[in-house]
Amino acid sequence: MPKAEIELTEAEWSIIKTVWENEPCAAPAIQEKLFKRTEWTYSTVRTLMDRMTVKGLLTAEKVRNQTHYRSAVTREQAQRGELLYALKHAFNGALTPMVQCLLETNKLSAAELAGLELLIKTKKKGAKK
Amino acid sequence: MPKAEIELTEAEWSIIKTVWENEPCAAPAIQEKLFKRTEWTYSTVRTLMDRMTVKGLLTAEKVRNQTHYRSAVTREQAQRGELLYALKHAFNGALTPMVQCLLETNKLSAAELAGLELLIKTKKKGAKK
DNA sequence: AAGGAGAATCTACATTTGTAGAGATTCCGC
DNA sequence: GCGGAATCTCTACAAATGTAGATTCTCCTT
Repeated sequence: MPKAEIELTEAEWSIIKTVWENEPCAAPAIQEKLFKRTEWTYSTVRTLMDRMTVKGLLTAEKVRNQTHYRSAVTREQAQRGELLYALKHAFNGALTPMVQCLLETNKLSAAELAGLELLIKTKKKGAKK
Repeated sequence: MPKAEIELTEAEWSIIKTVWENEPCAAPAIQEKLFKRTEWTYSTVRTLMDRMTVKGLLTAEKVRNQTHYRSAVTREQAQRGELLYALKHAFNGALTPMVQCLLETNKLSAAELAGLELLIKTKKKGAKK
């Protein structure tokens, strides 16, 4: 079965998103990419990445004098983890209110709404089969 | 404007959910209600609640020798906060993929799907007006 | 072989979160 | 008025998270 519940902190989200877009990658590169937004130093990024490796969120491989990192969880897994967390804690597992809240919160364009509608229609067909 | 971003930790979610269902309420009552699930002692619950009061998540009022707590944020506000957090970090603000993930993750009944469809239809009408 | 740039390692420290014990206080019933 | 039960207050501490400096190492280039 897939890894139970994947949970990322805010800083970890920043890191792993950058890793996903650049893997395999080294810490200095990640630091550089993130610097504009976060102003994190190399040390900070490196510490974060090593902790994430210990947690099984990244994998690290030594190559020469560098360490190459890769994600150990997919974006989909992480997204699901985050979503399930919200679903469980904020909505007591009830999906409909969650979607409702989303719809209320965001001002969606008509196009987006249509897209969502289509999504659901498709889903319905799949389930019915 | 509404309080910026409300973020609750896991323990805080437990507390505030119980408060919502019982407010106004005192710490001992909350502790008792939660004990079966969490096994938290009175001290633990009390510390949590006081910290939440400092953060503005609860309000406290002295009555006799007791402290009565009330929620300072609504369930809707907190839910929104949690959702926006997930939306921002996990989905880079893109709502459609988020809903998609929800649909994929959860095995929804046909009835639930129909309900969602209706929700969206309603929303569409409202927007169009 | 030496020097310097880039990368790594190690250690550190503040804050937040989770968890709780020990002792002080208060109020009610007798 | 006293004692006990309920409550509160204060203090503490470990783990997780955020952040980073100082020092060491390595490899490429002259």
